[in-house]
This record gives sequence, structure tokens and C-alpha cells, in this order.
Amino acid sequence: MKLTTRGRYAVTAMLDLAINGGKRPVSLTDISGRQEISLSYLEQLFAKLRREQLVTSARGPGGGYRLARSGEEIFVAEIIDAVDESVDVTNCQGKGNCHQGETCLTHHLWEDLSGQIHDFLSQISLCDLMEGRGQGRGHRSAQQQSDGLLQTLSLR
Amino acid sequence: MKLTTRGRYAVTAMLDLAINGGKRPVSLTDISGRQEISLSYLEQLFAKLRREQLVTSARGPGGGYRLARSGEEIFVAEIIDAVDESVDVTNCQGKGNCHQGETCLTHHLWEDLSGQIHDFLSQISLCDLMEGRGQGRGHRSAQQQSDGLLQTLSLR
DNA sequence: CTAATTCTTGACTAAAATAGTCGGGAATAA
DNA sequence: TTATTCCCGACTATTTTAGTCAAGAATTAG
Repeated sequence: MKLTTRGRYAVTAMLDLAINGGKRPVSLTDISGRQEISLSYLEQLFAKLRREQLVTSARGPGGGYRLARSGEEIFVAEIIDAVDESVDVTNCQGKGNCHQGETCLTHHLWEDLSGQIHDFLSQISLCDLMEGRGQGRGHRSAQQQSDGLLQTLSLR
Repeated sequence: MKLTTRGRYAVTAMLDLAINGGKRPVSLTDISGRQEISLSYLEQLFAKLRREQLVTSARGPGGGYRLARSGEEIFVAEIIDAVDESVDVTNCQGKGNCHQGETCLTHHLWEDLSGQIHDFLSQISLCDLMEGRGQGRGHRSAQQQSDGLLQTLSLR
């Protein structure tokens, strides 16, 4: 699991789509204008998002992109995975060297943690993010966020 | 919150320190050999870790680095923050333009999420990571990991 | 039918971050 | 006193990120 500005752009763009996408599709030109991301860069990102079937496209005037599913069914981890081709962490995959060494151990520990972060982001949908909106107060406190996380996990 | 290979290197090195650091300090040469990270790169990382008082150093033969606190009191988020000088996400900080626009909205949503990830990593200590070790089975399942997370959160 | 709009694709370039190198120096324990 | 180790700064190479450009295909609005 990697978490770079590229993933942020993708999530931001998908959020824009979730917020502004009603009946009509949303054009990349619009997203580019609102989110201040270059059009061509968005094109690259959406090519990947489309390949992973997170969005559908419509050409021609009035065309653009739509979420392929509802916002409740699209999770942050999916979006990041789609644009962020993952790297393999271990430097000893299958080669058999460094068996039982500290090297392997620490790699496994990192993989565990990375997996936990991935699980975490797999439980947060676009809708979850949007629900923070319209509450009147700008941000929820860290405590409230942890509560929310607790609830999410309890409900599984 | 950013999560790159640089942060992974730092966490890996700190884990190595936690595992291999007993009475005597651990030299960067040792960590470099075990974790296959270049010595000079480690030096750069540890300069930052020392500046943030996560490790203490000892020069001379038999010298090296020690954790500045116990492994229970050093959290993953701290390590990543130390080496990963954070970038500001918003492109409208204080400038007053784009007020109430969708632009600001999505940025705030991302900040919320970023904050949640940070809170998450602020609750995982080096010891928490190491506890997965010595259980006989290599990895814990995702379910077990979620359970562990739940417990961690409940205990706050 | 025509023309403007929008996605689609690929190649290319610029900028930034990451990772690594090098050389010299200071502290210190054996 | 000497080998070891941290310390520091400048430099370089590589990779990733971000952006540019150009040509083309689909499609709708007029």
C-alpha cells in the first residue's frame, strides 16, 4: 500500500464525480477546472479508473464520466489501487536466501501493517467521506473519527 | 499523511533497532547489511529520526543508535512524520479564493481521511508490530488484524 | 449532415522526489 | 593511537509524478 499525491488526486476526482454527478455525466474539463488538476493528467488517471471498472464513460457533447457503481459501493482502497500500481516490498521473494533472517521478519511486519492500512481504506466508501458534509461543522474531531472507525469495524 | 517507500525504510530500520537493540547500540552498518538499505541513505534518515528525538546516538567503536524510548512508546506515525516532511494539500490556504467551492470541499474531505489514517498509525507502536512475531504462524489473518485494531481502539 | 465536444491513445518532456555516492570531519572506545 | 562510528554537506543518478502535445474516434447538438 502506497499513499501518494497521485492517489489523492484520484480520490479527489472521484469525490468530485460523486458530488457533481447526477443524471448527466461529468466531463474531465469540469473536474479539471474545479480541482485544478491538469486535463491530460486526469485523462491518464481516468484511463486506469475505467480499466478497473470504477467509472464508465460517454463520448461526445454532454458526455463525460459516471461512477460505475453507487458511492456506497466504491471504496477508497479500490481507487488508490487502480492508479497506484503496487510495488513488491520484499527483496527475497522466493529466492530462498535470508530465510528466517531479520530481513524477512521486518518485511513481513511491514506487510502486515500495510495490509491493515489497506483493510482500513477498504471500509471507507465515497459516501462515507461525503457524509462529513452538511453537518454544519467543518471537521469531525479525532475522537469522533475513531468512534466512526470503531462502528465501521464492529458492523462487519 | 503520505506513505512512501521512504517511510517504509524508516519504519523497517526502527523495527530492526527495536528487535536487535539490547544493551548495546546498533550500528547503521549492521542495519544496512540486514535490511539492504544503503548506509548513506540510512544516515540521512537517522539524522531526521535523531532530530525528532526518536533515537539517541553513541559515537566510536561499539557505538550506534538506540531507541530514545521503549518500543511501546514509539508509534508508526511519529516515524513517518519524522522522515516524510509533509506537504500542504490545499491550494487555497488563506487566499480566500475558492471559498465554499467544491474545490475546498473535496480538499477537506481528503484531509479528514488523511487525519484518520494518521490517527490509525498513531495507535500502532513498534511493540504492537513486533507482537505478531513468535506466534508460530507466519501471518495473522485480516480478521485477526481487525480484531487487534478493535482492541487497540477500545483500550484508549 | 456538419461541427463542436469529449473521450482515447501514445509519445514525449519537465519537474520533483527518492535513493544513492563521495569525501571530509569529529567523537570515542578499545 | 587507531579503528570505528556518527555527523554533515554537496553532489549525482534514477524513478516517479505531473504535465504537454498531437492525432484520432465516437457522438450529440444544431
